[in-house]
Amino acid sequence: MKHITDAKPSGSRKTYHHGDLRKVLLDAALVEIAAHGAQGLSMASLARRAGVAQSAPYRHFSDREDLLAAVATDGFERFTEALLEAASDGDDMTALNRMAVAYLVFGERNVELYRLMFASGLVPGAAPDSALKRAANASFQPLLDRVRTSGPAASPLSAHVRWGQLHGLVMLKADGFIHDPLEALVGVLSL
Amino acid sequence: MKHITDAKPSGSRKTYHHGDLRKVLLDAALVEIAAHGAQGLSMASLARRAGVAQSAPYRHFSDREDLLAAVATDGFERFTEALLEAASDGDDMTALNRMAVAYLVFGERNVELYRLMFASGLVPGAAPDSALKRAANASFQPLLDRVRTSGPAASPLSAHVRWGQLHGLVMLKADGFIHDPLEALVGVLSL
DNA sequence: GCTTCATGTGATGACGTATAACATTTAAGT
DNA sequence: ACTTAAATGTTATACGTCATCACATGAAGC
Repeated sequence: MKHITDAKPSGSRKTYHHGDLRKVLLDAALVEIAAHGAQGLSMASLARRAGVAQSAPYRHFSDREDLLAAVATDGFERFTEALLEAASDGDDMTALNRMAVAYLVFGERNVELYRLMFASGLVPGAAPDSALKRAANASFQPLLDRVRTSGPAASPLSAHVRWGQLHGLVMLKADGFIHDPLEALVGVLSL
Repeated sequence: MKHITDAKPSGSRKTYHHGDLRKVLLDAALVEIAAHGAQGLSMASLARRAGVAQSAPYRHFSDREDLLAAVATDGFERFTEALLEAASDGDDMTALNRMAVAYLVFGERNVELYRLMFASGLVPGAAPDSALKRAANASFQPLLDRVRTSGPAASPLSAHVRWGQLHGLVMLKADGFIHDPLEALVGVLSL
């Protein structure tokens, strides 16, 4: 058994090298996560979907968690954008209310991604100076700050309580305990 | 290869039959979940811990999810008890406030179990008349009812908002986004 | 051209889920 | 009591996934 390797591109790809496998994998991961949740995502299926060998993804991500962290980081960046845009987008509501709505909408539209970001244990496990942790902090710091400076109760604790309210609604909805669209609840929020 | 089976108890057990494997498995599962979360629980490790063959647990639970559902069902029953006891346990706070505190305390003390119960997708996937679903409903119905009848805003929506607040705080704490003990936040709650 | 590095390949091992065929007790029926 | 069925163990096995290995190929710099 001479360890014969007869390497040739397994798929119908023309070039041996893929082009931009990393990006392809991340995109595929996003789709897969939206469809079946981060739990259901496997490196192997991603590789199949991209038409490469099972081991290829490990050239770009040290392990499964590393890939998920990259997806989550992207998610936090998109989330930050959505929040900041809402804050500066003037209509009749207060900036805080607009951010709250944007928060709920993002959560509702990206259920599984949101779950990965906030309820997968990825962030607390990450290194304090990792890209993930920085993106995560950048995400909710503006929200917390805005709560602190605009509310009547300016305690740092109360900011967490407001945040908890939004987070709880998104999660309850994500897990099937709330059926109504969350925007319907905005009027009842105590912000 | 004659499919010789030389069956004898693999561990140091005396009897071929185990006694009450089902209960032992559930207890072990609870410990394992508390320690490493439901994600980290494997049928195989439970079997090892109980000193039986890997396939033995499948005599008592059709699959992994079935076992987790049983654990979650137990969890909901304990949770219901805690809430109801708090509601009827008179001190100076309102019944609703006492239930809120009990809710937070249960969540804080049983982080991973709580996550399994409310954020694992087990309940929405369960059959409408399953034990799990009934236990789950029995858990939060009292809370929702109490909110509806005792608050100033009696909308059915606002009950979900209050619930969301509690749920959000427990989950944020569970996922490392809040570090303070939740009881410290009770005063700031808008119930 | 030649070397070097990044990136792709097949093979492999450790593990987990789940099922199948077989073994041993316990319980039930007569 | 004897026979048989049901419950609950056992080993063996198929398959999937994660992760790592040695090796192959192509691209980039010298």
